[in-house]
Amino acid sequence: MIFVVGPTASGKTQLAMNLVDRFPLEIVSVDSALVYRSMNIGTAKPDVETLQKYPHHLIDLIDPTDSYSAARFCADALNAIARIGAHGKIPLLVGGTMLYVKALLEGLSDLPEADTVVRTALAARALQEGWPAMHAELARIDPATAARLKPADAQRIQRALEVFQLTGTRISELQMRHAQQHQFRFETLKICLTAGSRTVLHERIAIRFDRMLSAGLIDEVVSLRERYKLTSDMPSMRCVGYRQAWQFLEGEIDEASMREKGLAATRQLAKRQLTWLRAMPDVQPFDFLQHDMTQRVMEQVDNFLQKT
RNA sequence: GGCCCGGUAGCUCAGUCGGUAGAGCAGAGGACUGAAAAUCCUUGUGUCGGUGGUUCGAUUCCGCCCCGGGCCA
Repeated sequence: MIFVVGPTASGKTQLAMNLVDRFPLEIVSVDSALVYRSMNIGTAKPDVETLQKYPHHLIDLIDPTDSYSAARFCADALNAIARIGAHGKIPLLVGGTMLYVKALLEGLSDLPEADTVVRTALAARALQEGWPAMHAELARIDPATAARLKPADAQRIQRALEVFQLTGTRISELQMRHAQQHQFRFETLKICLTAGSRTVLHERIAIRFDRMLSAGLIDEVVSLRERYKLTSDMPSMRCVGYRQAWQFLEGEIDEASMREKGLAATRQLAKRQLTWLRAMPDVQPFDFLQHDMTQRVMEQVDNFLQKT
């Protein structure tokens, strides 16, 4: 199995299509935003014709009112991998959601899935008492987890309390139990597209974002709001670009500020992705600026396929 | 040409009744287990436009000059 990872706007999709042209591969998307139906422009989803020619697994899985998760991704991805293998092809996992890559490679602990009722109750209490108070409560239940979380890290404090309520066991204990159990049994080649210079990547991000705006990102959000019962705190509407378009439509920011904030958010995203990539073991880095990059990747892939 | 208002961090601007300065945004570094395009943490020395004067001391007051904007000729 082959991975193509890299920050946003590094050209992963293009490279993946080049590889599919030449090798018996099938694409599996590793992207937390492409799973949403009807969110096409802001997620830089390939168009219909492209998807017909280069079928992608794990795209358009849920409505923007729903939420996905790393665990669901693992299950879906393993499923897709099995199906691809069944008809004699090799999976090509392409994307920038590094938590999903990590979860697939290293596995997740055996934790309960998100529970809306529990989460709503915890959020309501937090609104009253504040997250530092919730953090203090976590410190009484699970000192180890509380120690590694900041009192303002709402999302993680909520999750830790949720897991304890659902199972009666500390999340730190559950995580420890299953830490070493997972073993990913596939031979993998990990190709990482990197930007030699951050400035160049930032320029590409700006070009791509402006292209999204002129392609009608705002209109897309308008029609999403008409078609679905969306709120600004849903994961889909917190996606880069969609969040800023939402704020613009609410009149909270003007058009110039929307562009600026959208660009900044995309750059921050790329930066976080690069942090993950630096920490990932056994990756083959390729600078997307090098002219013979595609050729060199092809050689690597060819080599890898010969061996396995 | 005359008058007025500006020139302070990459950007937008505070501020110093004279003791060499700080916010927001941007940028950088980091954490990360069912929301991850999420959530959170850390990080601000810059000829305070230039130059002369007053002063123990000027980014701050005064003169002149440069640059931008406006009004009047």
